[in-house]
Amino acid sequence: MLKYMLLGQLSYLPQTGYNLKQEIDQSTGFFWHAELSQIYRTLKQLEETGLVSSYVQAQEGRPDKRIYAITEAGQRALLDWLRAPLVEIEPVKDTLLLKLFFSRPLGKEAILTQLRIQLDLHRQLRALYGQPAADSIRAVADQYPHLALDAVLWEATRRCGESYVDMYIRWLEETLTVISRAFPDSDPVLDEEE
Amino acid sequence: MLKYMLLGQLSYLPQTGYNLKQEIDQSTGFFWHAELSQIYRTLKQLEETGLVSSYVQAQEGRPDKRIYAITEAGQRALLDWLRAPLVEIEPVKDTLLLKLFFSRPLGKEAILTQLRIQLDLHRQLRALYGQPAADSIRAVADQYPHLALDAVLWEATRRCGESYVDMYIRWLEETLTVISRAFPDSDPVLDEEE
DNA sequence: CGCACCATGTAATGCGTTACATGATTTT
DNA sequence: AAAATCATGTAACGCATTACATGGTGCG
Repeated sequence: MLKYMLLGQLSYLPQTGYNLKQEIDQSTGFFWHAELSQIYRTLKQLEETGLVSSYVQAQEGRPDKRIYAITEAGQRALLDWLRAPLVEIEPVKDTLLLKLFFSRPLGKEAILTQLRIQLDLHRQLRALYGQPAADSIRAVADQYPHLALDAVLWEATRRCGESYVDMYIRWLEETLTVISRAFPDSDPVLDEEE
Repeated sequence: MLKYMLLGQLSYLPQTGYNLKQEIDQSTGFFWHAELSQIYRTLKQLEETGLVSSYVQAQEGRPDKRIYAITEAGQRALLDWLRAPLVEIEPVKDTLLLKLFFSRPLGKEAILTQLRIQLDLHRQLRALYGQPAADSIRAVADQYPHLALDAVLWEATRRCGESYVDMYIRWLEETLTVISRAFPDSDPVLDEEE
């Protein structure tokens, strides 16, 4: 998948691996992320299979950089992937839910603490998904009119991220209440050791 | 992670790998899933590290089965994991959003079709997350009163899944509208090949 | 007759993370 | 003086998927 993310980003502009990482963190990072080391490896593979090409640009006072560009084969591969519709639902993996599911032995307080930590984190995240992100999409669209339609799609994905965090925050708040009502104050099974 | 999922399930009841797969698909499958082959391998590892133990039970007219049970060391490992609070947010990976982000070259109709397919799928999924799932949690809680508190947590995770699908459906509907308004009817860049 | 279910697993491969390694420049 | 940024990568490892292999029972 990362493969197509990189092809997609390169279809806008040739870039270095380092640079792609930053792009990704700021835009598509909401729904797809990757470590630098993996990005470099994937770029290498893409080059081996002829979907991207690269050249080294010397710089002064800074390390040389290798700039990748999408090839025609790469553009075809990207389009082919885009054209094949997704006919299943992504299975989700959520560690918090996994923990919560089995957390009864922890007892009330530990569970509530865990949920409060997550509530905090999600409220912080919420800030990133909101106005600033919307503004920066708008800014790009205003500056490059030929990207206006792309921007509609970017904005749609941003709103999905925003709705997701909003939903998660509401769920956390609600669950905090439910659990503090349902659980007794004493820890039920805790501390069998030492 | 699967490791803890299995320990968690086994902390309720000793079971076979085959059986665990079914349990997982029906309960925790909403937020964590695994293939059978991986379950078998993980169980083996868990046994090698002494967190579970197993014995083979012969059956008539059916293949023998290997029943796994959690050990004391396994219970400790599970509790240790539960006790360590999650202090980060799970990064999400969503292929649909990834595709959508780069889909402008597909043109209006192909994009709308893709979204409609997903809308269908999510509406089907929605049915699973609703009443039937809630009822079956309630049924277990009623039958085994000592699991009443566990059931509160199970229900919380179920509601999260439900809210998630609801949110996704609303977002898809909204996005369908936005795109059909913003995009022109003709396909902009499509079909450069053949 | 064929398919689904029960039940177990191996092998090959792919995807992704973490840790390691390097080294100059700019900011605090 | 220390930390962050720019810039690239390798190596080891772990987690997960897919395909393959086996074989009996029960149902339509």
